[in-house]
Amino acid sequence: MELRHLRYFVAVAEQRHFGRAAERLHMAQPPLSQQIRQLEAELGVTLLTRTTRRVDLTPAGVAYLDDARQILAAVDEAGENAVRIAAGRTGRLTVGCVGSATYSLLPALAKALRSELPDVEFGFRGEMLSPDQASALHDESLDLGLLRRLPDTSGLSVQDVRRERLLVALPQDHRYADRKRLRVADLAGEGMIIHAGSGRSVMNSLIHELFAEADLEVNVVHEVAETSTLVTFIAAGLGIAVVPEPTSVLHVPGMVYVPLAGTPGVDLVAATREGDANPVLARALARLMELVATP
Amino acid sequence: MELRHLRYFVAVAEQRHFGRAAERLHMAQPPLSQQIRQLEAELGVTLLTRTTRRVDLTPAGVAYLDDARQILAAVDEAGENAVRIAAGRTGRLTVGCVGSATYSLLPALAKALRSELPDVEFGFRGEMLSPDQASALHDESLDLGLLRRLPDTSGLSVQDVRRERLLVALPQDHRYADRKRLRVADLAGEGMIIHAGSGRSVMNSLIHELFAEADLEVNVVHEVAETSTLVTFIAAGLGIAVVPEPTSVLHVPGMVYVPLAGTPGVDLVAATREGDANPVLARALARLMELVATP
DNA sequence: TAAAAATACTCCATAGGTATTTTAT
DNA sequence: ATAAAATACCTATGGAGTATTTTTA
Repeated sequence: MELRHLRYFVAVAEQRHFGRAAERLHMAQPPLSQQIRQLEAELGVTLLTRTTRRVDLTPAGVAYLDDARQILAAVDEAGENAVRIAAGRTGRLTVGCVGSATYSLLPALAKALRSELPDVEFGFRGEMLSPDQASALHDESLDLGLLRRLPDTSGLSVQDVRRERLLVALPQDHRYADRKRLRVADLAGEGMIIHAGSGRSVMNSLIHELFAEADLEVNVVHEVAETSTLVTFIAAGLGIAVVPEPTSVLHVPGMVYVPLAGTPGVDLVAATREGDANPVLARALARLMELVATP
Repeated sequence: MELRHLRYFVAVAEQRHFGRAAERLHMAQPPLSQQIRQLEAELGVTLLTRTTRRVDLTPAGVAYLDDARQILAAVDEAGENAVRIAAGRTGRLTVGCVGSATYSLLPALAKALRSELPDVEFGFRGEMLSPDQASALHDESLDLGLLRRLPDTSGLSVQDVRRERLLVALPQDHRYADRKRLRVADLAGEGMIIHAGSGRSVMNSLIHELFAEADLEVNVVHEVAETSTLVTFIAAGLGIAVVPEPTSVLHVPGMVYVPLAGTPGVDLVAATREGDANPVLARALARLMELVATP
């Protein structure tokens, strides 16, 4: 049984005439008759009653015509669907993002992707810690991660997105609030607010390193889960924090940002599963790089 | 594009190995590779990424595998469905019936058919006048009619089912109630209850003929639409009626049936559309003839 | 280097064509 | 008598086989 049989049967059933059906199929009548007989033999069912004056469908033929049409349509649709997926116009993509980019880069990317690829099902998960994104990439609950450089990136393909400078977030009435810039040494003894899940946050590790280099201890006064909480805590005067520059899009009354000089900043990178052939991924990455190139 | 391409693709996608897939398909590996390439070329899409160590599905391939499986299953199912229909195990059949057989033969037939052919959708319509059944057969709202002989049966195929004797239905307190039999002449002047839609009822015409032969007039006192109404009217003493014998299964207190002698009775016939190939029809007719043969 | 897919070619099965016969109206 | 499907037979496309090369892990 081949699709040929279904195509031929549909033609004969629609034309109710072997000769005209053969014409429509650009073939001669005898091979058409043969193929129809072959189909009936294989099914073990008479689909058409033919006399020299009439060709009619049996009840089984009526049902089979309906099914054959649906099958042929399904074959076409399957092909078109595959093309759409290959072109990255249909599909699924879940993007993860660290806290600092959750409020600026992630929404911009979401907007760009949704307008460019309306038929793709996107998922966006902000405020994810970098190692959590790495494992989410491995277990395929994430396809693209916007995260910090990690020591172990086996199985992942990583590329630079941008370097983010560091800022110190301060209450407006803090003694450093009017400074043009600060150095790590200035932060000695300050009550720091850091991210919860300390061991897994790359920013936390970086802050500890910077303090260690300056022979300082980090005086942690609060741990918070989200960046939005962090800034409200600072505005309330509960402490200060070192944050990547994009966090500064979060404006809260009673809080100021002052650049932290003497540090190289921190890299934001894009990570994907090595060898992930999802064509939507390529488009999303291209769009991401465009976004960071034109600020 | 042929089903072969789908079958081969499914095999390779499931085995993730051209060699093993070829083995499973009882063919050599090179032609299998060729057919897969042909499929990809026709679709314009890469479905599989192959290295010498790994065969993997692209995202388009994943979707196409799913569709291909469904299409192949649909092809099988379409064939099986056609076989079921051809065997008369699946399908649709609507049976019509005149009033007198509505309460005995029709339910017996319904019971027999439903148990024999559980997957057939049956429709049963009782209390139908014979000419209405004939037109219902023509417009295909009926497939099998249990009716009286009609003058015009063009386009219909008719066969005898049984001959039904005639009875006179009387109130219990009627002066004829204890008679063993009656003759048409005895009914002179009696108030008769007949079927409504007088022109279209074959029983009505027969009663008029019988009275005319005996040089009598029919004294109509009531017209009713249904046999069940007829018997309640008679039990209430509103008149008498001539009915076919099967009507006597309707027992109502206060009413008796007395045979009407000197008449040949009336034929019940089965009518179908000429050339109706519905296999369920053949089964239903066979079952019907069995039923009337073993009373 | 070894396993597996791709290539190159050969062959034959069968889809499709041509000529003719059969059949039903 | 005629239109149309079936039959008989032939042709040739292309699906499948064998031998070999290429590729990559």
